[in-house]
Amino acid sequence: MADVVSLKPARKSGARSPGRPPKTSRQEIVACVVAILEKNPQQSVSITQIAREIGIAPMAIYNYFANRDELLQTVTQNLMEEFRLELAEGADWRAKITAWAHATHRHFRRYPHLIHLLTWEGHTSVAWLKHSAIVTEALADVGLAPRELAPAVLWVWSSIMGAVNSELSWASSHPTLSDEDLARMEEPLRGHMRALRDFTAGGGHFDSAFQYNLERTLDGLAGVIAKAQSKAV
Amino acid sequence: MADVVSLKPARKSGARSPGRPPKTSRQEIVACVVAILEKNPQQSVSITQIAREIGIAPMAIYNYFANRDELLQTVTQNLMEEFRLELAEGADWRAKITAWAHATHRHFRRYPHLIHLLTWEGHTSVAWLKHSAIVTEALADVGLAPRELAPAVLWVWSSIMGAVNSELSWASSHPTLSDEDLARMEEPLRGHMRALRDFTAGGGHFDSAFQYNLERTLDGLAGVIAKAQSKAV
DNA sequence: ACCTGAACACCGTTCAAGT
DNA sequence: ACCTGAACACCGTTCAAGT
Repeated sequence: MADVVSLKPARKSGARSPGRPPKTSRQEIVACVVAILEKNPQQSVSITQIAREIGIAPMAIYNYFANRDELLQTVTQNLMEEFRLELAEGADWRAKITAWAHATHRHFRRYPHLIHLLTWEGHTSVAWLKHSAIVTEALADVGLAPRELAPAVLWVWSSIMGAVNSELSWASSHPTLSDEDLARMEEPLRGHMRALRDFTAGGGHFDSAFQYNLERTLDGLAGVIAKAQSKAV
Repeated sequence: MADVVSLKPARKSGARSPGRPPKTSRQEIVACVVAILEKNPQQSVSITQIAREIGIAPMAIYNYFANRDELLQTVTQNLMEEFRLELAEGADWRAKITAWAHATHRHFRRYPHLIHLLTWEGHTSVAWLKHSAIVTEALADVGLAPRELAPAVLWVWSSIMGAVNSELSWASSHPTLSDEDLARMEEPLRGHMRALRDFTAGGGHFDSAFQYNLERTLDGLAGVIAKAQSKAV
């Protein structure tokens, strides 16, 4: 479990702890939310649910967080702290972006709810930017000028996040295309869609699809880099 | 307004309309949801809210839809019916995919909530597959074998949807990176992130970023196609 | 200093009663 | 055939009272 970030200022030392003793803490609450998210990744978390789990009144949580939004923000940051990136010394841009992509993939697979928090509830965290800065670094080092750098970085981000996103949403609602659906389609379309369905039904499909997406992303980058370097010379 | 799909079977003609006269209809309810989505795209729609708008009791809606999920499913299909794709005669694969990508972009920009419904609530509609089949068609015509076709199609979908998705989530929560956030970063990172922020703050940024993403996607496809064709010869 | 219960304004949904 | 109100089990949040 990672440390809990952005704690309330600690109690002034020397003070004689007046008043009622606490039954919980920011740490416990955040840990409880993480546990709930790991147990059922598809649902969202309610204050009531957390309180029930800890064994306190829902209102007690408001002593530690201003509201549900601040709590989720803290959880988001906390989960991002667990993001780990192993990088060999002297890795080139391909190795850096590959390592980042796989780490991202692993991380969001582990906490599917996190992409929801990041993408939909506006909690784009500074922690995420920090961990994803490796992409910027890799492309800056290889010679992309500032004006070329920004769109390239944004493209890599949206491309890899798009791959993660489509995997997760596909995984959470997979039996999407029924035989009846197929039967209602006309022929050139039906054959293609059946092939698509069979392909995605295969075991290990997600890994190979992610790998494919990553390779196309790297291909695209190689083109951009080659063009930039030939211009610079 | 598009026709409303999947209506209840019409009342048997000749029957003398016994019982209480209806105050609303599937069409009106769906139209009301669409109107609410167009007014405030970021929030989700409640049964209570719809009923208030139409001027009926919330429970009346349950005469027309089994539950909230079925209502949203119908709305999703309905919005997809409005998807329009203009395609010149004899367009090549680039033109087809470009037209599809721009139509997709336009459509989700108009109904930002739709991507949420499609991606997150598991309502991947047959209508979406039908409209997106143009990608499959374009790549099949250009000579990709079935085994190469499926991953390529999925890649194009996730790549373009990723671009749309990141635009929408960025747009809905833009002042993400404050000066204080920047101040807390260390130097190589801070410079890059400031450049990124300034880039995304520029007017017309979204359009040029989308265009950039589309071009990289086409570049990647060109590589795949060239490889497949050289293998076939 | 922290916890609690009552209260408010919301949800989706079931059921029985009305027209 | 369709609508309604009461009721249930949920939400997040404010406020005043307790320890």
